[in-house]
Amino acid sequence: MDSERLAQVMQRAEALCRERGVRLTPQRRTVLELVCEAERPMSAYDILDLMRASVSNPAPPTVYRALDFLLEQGLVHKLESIHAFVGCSHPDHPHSSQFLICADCGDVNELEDPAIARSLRLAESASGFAPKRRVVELIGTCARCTGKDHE
Amino acid sequence: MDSERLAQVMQRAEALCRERGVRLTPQRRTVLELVCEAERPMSAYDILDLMRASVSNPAPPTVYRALDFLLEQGLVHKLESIHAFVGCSHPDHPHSSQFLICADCGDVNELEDPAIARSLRLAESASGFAPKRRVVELIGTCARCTGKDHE
DNA sequence: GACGGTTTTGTTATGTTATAACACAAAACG
DNA sequence: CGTTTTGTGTTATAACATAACAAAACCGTC
Ligand SMILES: [Zn+2]
Ligand SMILES: [Zn+2]
Ligand SMILES: [Zn+2]
Ligand SMILES: [Zn+2]
Repeated sequence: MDSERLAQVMQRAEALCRERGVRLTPQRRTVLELVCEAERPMSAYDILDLMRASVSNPAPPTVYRALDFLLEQGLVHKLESIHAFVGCSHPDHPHSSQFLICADCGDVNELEDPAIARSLRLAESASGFAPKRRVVELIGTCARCTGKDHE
Repeated sequence: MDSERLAQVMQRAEALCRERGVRLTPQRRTVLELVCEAERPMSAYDILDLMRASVSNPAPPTVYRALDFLLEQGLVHKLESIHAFVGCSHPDHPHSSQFLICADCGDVNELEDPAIARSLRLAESASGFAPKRRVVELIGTCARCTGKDHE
């Protein structure tokens, strides 16, 4: 994410938190920035390492607490299959999205596919299941990396 | 899973492995039995604990190696969102299924929903994404537990 | 049935991810 | 202000997973 886009995201996050009456503290802000600046999904300990630049001797709970907050607010997502975190591409509205995770280059694409959402909702209601959270992660090779194979 | 059903599953697993020319060794067999006997998803360390009954002083690699084999053969599935393993409900054919995981009672239901599969495939091909593995886990409250709420 | 390659297992150690618990500080609110 | 709530610092530990290498078991061939 370039610095311009990052600024937008941070501004949007500030606004959202203000609206919701929750506090985007400096630490939470830092973690959100680090996650969004990163080109790739970041593990909690990756983030922890980066925090050493701005925080003295941070410990795991520091970063996990910030991540918990950001997850609750829908500002970041956790990729369960790779134990890593990414900034949300469109935090404005609540959503459960889908992730295309390239096992080759590590790139992640967040989708909000209505057809997938619909089919999931149908299956849930057919089972009488009340979802709280949806994890949809497709792991494979992205278009760019598939192209590279042919070179 | 009752003992009759377990026997069926084990027999089916034996047959599948024979067909494929891979070895369902005693350890792998034990792990598969333990996973299938369990009412709930089992963590690797849960399995490890149970193995102490039949194996002397088993170590983590023992159980992880067996699980890796069983995952490759499609005899068990890993639930990424809860770091646990379940026996496959229908190992006969290769498939990527969906899981309804009750956060309340821990029960897991494995679906093979064609509409979900279709919508995922569509999204993948629209993105030029070549999937290797699909993780679809819906976490919430099952029908039974929802019913209990009303009592 | 001895040989040699391959696969599986045993064992020790370590790496990685995540949380518990409790003391302290800062902010919110009357 | 004083009180309550919320956030942070710190230490320790729990939970999940793999690396590395030696020993054993298996499998095809001679
Ligand atoms: Zn999002
Ligand atoms: Zn790629
Ligand atoms: Zn299955
Ligand atoms: Zn339930």
